[in-house]
Amino acid sequence: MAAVDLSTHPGHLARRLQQAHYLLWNVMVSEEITSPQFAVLNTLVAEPGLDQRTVGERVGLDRSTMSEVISRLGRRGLLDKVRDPQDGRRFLLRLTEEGVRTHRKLTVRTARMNQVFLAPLSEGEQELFFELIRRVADAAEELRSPAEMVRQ
Amino acid sequence: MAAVDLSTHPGHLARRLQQAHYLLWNVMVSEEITSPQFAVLNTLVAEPGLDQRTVGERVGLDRSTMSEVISRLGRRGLLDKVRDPQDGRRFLLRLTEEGVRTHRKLTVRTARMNQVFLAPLSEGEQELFFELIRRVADAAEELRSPAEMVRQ
DNA sequence: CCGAAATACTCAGTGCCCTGATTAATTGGT
DNA sequence: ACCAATTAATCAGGGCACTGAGTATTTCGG
Repeated sequence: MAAVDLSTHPGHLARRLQQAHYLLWNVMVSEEITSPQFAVLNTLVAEPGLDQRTVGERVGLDRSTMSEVISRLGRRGLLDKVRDPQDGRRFLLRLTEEGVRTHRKLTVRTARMNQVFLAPLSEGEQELFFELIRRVADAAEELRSPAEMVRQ
Repeated sequence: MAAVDLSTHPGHLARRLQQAHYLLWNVMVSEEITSPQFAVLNTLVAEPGLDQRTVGERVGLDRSTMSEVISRLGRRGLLDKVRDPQDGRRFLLRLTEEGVRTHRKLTVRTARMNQVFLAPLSEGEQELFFELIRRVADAAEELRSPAEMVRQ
């Protein structure tokens, strides 16, 4: 008695959604490159030479996880990591040709996968789906970093 | 060039949503008990004496993860694990008094947390949020276990 | 100019999550 | 009554995610 209905718990739903996505990704996109790894490649295609911290900020990976992900992508020859001559604390990241090729190949497959994944929703519902999740996630991230008040 | 917009990728959104949830959970609910652990406790409050595999099915945890989660909850004295006298392969799970108390305490806090988490959405939008995620996740799980045809 | 504070990254430790292999117990066909 | 297939759980191994501590480098106040 007194058990709750988990299907109205956003955390539980988020976890199930991610699991479902993980499985489909493995089947339809890649068993080598994971979705977070793809996010990193994608960021570096748009902005080559970014440092590790900034990439992590863009894709939503913390410093530690970023460090691991980068080292895996580097080991596979998909990106190069060079110490910033301007600031010796930073490492600058840049995709290799192989990295760019891999990104291109996966872009096509992820598009196909997203279609299958979202097929149960109409187009209008898909827009809504994105918007609602984005609003909840953004607001929660806001709670975390208390506004970072504009100085001045 | 040719980079895609991750904010229309459901996998990326799902990951961000879960991360946001994880952080808020730690602040507002518990640093000891995680959300998947709570899901297990919740299932066993409703159905004491369930075996490990079935609990995993109910909450969406695979056999391996289940094994780990159960061992952690057992170590903390929140549940007991007894070999099924009817079928020696199974372990039957049952909350201890401490486990029931913990579940009760967390139920209150998760309710509060869910309110804060979902605050950016109106009530109608919250319903929609649940429904859309549920439909996508259910459909993807369907893809995985090909229908398990009713054996007539 | 020098030492304290801030910043970028790494490492150790914990937990979730999956697959494939292994072990123990049960079931089912002959 | 037996042996093969199935089933429940564990283990090994890889990856994501967080915190707190440690290292190296830069910045900034006096």
